[in-house]
Amino acid sequence: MEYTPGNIEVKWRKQWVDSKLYQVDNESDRPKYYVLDMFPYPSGAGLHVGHPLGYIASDIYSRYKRLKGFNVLHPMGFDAFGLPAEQYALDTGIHPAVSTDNNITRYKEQLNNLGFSFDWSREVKTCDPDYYKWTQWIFTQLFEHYYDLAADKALPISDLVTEFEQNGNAEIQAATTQTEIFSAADWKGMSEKEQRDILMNHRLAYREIGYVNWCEELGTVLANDQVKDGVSERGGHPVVQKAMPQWNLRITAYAERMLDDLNDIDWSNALKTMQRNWIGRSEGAQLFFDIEDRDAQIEIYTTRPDTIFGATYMVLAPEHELVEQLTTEGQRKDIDDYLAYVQSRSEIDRMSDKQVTGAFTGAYAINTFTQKRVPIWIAEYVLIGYGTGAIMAVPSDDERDQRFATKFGLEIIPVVDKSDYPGATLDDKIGKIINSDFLNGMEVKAAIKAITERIEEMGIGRKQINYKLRDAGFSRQRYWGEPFPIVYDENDFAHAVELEDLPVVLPETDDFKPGKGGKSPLSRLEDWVTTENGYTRETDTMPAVAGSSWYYLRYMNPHNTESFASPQAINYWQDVDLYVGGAEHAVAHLMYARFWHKFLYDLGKVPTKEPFKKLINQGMIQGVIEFAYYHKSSGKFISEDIIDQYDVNELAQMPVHIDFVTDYGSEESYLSEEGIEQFKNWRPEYKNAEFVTAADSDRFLTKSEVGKMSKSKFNVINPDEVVETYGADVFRMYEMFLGPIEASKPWDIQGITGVSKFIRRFWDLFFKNGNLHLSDAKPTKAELKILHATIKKVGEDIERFSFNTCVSAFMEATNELRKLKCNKASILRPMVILLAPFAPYTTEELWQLMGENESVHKATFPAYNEAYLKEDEIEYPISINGKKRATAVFATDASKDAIEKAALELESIQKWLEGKTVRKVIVVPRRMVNIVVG
RNA sequence: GCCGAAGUGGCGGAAUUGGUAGACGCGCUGGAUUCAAAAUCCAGUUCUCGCAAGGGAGUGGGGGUUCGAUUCCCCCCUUCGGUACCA
Repeated sequence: MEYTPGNIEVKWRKQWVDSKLYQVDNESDRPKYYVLDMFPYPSGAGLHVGHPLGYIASDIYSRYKRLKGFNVLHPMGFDAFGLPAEQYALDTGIHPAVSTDNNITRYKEQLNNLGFSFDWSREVKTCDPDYYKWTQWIFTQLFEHYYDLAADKALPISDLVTEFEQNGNAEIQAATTQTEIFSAADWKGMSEKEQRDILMNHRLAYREIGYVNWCEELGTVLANDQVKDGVSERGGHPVVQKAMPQWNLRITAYAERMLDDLNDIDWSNALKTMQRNWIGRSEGAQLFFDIEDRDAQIEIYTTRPDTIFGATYMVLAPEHELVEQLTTEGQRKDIDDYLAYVQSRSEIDRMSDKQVTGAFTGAYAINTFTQKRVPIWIAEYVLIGYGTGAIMAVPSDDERDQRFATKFGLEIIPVVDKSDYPGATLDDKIGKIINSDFLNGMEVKAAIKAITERIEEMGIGRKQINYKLRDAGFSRQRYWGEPFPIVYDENDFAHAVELEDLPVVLPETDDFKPGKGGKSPLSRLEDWVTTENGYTRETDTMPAVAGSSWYYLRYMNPHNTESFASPQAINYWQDVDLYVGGAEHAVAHLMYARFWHKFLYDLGKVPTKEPFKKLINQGMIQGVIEFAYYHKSSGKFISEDIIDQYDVNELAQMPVHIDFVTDYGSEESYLSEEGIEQFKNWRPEYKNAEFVTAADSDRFLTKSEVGKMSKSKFNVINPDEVVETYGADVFRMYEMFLGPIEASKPWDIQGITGVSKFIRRFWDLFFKNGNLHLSDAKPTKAELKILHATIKKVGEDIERFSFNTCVSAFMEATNELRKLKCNKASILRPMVILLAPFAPYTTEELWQLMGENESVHKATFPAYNEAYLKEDEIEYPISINGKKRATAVFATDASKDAIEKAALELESIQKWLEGKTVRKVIVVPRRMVNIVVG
């Protein structure tokens, strides 16, 4: 019988759906195992060969776990809200819901072609009201809770109100921006607005006016991680700071727990480090300095209080609230000029040239320890958002302070002697303290402890832990996202929408243009904005990370209408055992998901502290990028995400010209007329696109390189074509065969013939002259050895996610069985099961041809028998001084002495021993022999 | 700059606890089959000296530990990823 993957795939795909093969119950006597893929954003470009890499790996692992007797949850869904669909709608008028739906259909088809064992009955889409009802509900819970630092968990706001009414806030330790202390009487005397403002300062989801990254071009606010080098990550548009009321999530309340619990999860070092850096914990001291002739103090934060005797000046961030008050008349002009300069500096300027700039306020602080007057400066190198927005500058032991002091001629007093540590840099926290009174002679570490204690005794400051992590701006001025479950009353007080009124459904419109003054398109829909009881709705929508922060929980019980998932379902599935996805989500998504999970844990809604026990980042399959692209009329680069929304033909027809630059061959080759011709031959689908030639292209430069596969880079290889030619099983195995799952590698179709050959050869073991031809004869020792060695190897390699070596093992076994002309059912039957996770279609077909009725995917993974792997004899390498000179075969149970004696007598060894003395002979049984001569 | 990961034939990669470096596959070379090609099959393929037998070198570079190092330690170089005035 000929191997026809196309027919086999169609047949089994239907059969698997009809028999609900991959549907999984929330009850089982089998142990549970939850394998999750990061769900995709369904872009218009469809899948390329890079996408499925992680899905294939997780599918193999899921199938393996099923064969091993686990009840495996392996779901899939779509991260369906997001900016690209909205941008596409603005350009084409096609509603995001429509384009998203089309894209999802396409994705599902492509995913199914690859034979993934997803339980589609559990599919979730973040844009589905039945789903985002619960995204909104979790938001209302964040709104109704505060973080209690004493209990170290989230508690209801109502508890806080009770406490305020009874005791004021003196006893409360909470994650808050509230600094003033008030009594119960104070509280009761406050206006409703004052009370509500204080409560807002405590909520885990809170509204605050703040500076946000405003992108005029996109008409929206961007998260910090969506801004790169002062321009938007999508599109590369300029971003400026703008004051707007924003919803924020108090993720900083969870900083410490997110840091601590990293120790308990099985993630890569690289990823954990990234998260640790992002959280950016630092220990130090926060303290006040008096200001000369002023009734004010400067509060600063430092990690090096031990160097306080070297603090010869102070620096405030330009935006610091004291700047106005401190500036003397004589310095007024300097300061105003400097503030104007800072205003004029865009983010890009700040990033690209870090100049040493600043201005003197004219005021002096008193260094409490030296009693010297130290000048107070402002400078842009001090950031308003970190610590207290003010520093004590120690130019002797801080590189930035040193540069600054040198430029402006400020005093430098050395306070740390590092002569005992040659090679130590300025930043290293080592050395002996000098010129510092009672700290003199102490090591840095001891001095930090001593001075911090002294500061606390003196009542001028305290030990303080700071984090780089910022609270998360959660408002987006867009249409295509979850509406906030928030309404405002006539006093503009925010109220959470009650559960029975959820979801707040995203209203219909066909006008997706940004609203006026940075408002979302929803603000135009007046009927929707005003509720029945006269309240006003929040018109911003949530960012894309909202829906992806908890989707793994919804899969556990996706159709529940009473809660986000039933307690029984959550209790059964617990958490994700294996999470597979790209490293590009290392920070944002994984931080939010961990934060939400911990919050739900505090509420008693989930049983585990962490959502994802083990995480694997699959590498990217890269393409060769041959050119740059930009929007010709605006002269701006086009965001790849946005281009990905478009069909190839649409792109070619676009009034926006896509221009190509490349150094394929040489820098000019595609820029010349000839080069463009060459390119069009290579990619005929772009024959209608307009190209620029070298003369027009002086403003952009890009070289060819290996990089991300993306439609915008015109280097996409579509898996459908590969599947068409070779079959899904070959495609799956080839992607695994390319290399370790975590490594990135360029796609090269050439090698696929090796895998294709392998599958055909494996298939051919079962047939003779086109007919099934299996033997019931007893297997030989050699055949059993091949089988059992493969069972052992494949089982162990799957466990350690080494799928590329599994494929090698299959090839080896097949080659050997072929040499032995093995057609014995007792060997081939377990081989089919072994191969089933990798090649689900082919093995299912062979399994049925062997007369089985149940699916091979319900079989049991075979066990290996060590007895079959035993060798009678082992070939030993024999080395002289570590260099292999001969090999010799000895019985497995030969004694060390016997091996040593025999090895020394070998003719091929003897000649190396002539005239030398044997000093030592090392025999490692079953491994090797090394003879040391001299 | 800082943090992290990595560097092995012409190419993708293997070597799981320090024990025969280069498994498996691609490519290439030669052969079989064919009118021919594709496909398929067989053999060879780290470099280098040599007709061969047999030497020499070899896992980014330099040192070290060890009977023995791709693997452990120190220094340096390169590439990729993250991050960037965080006091």
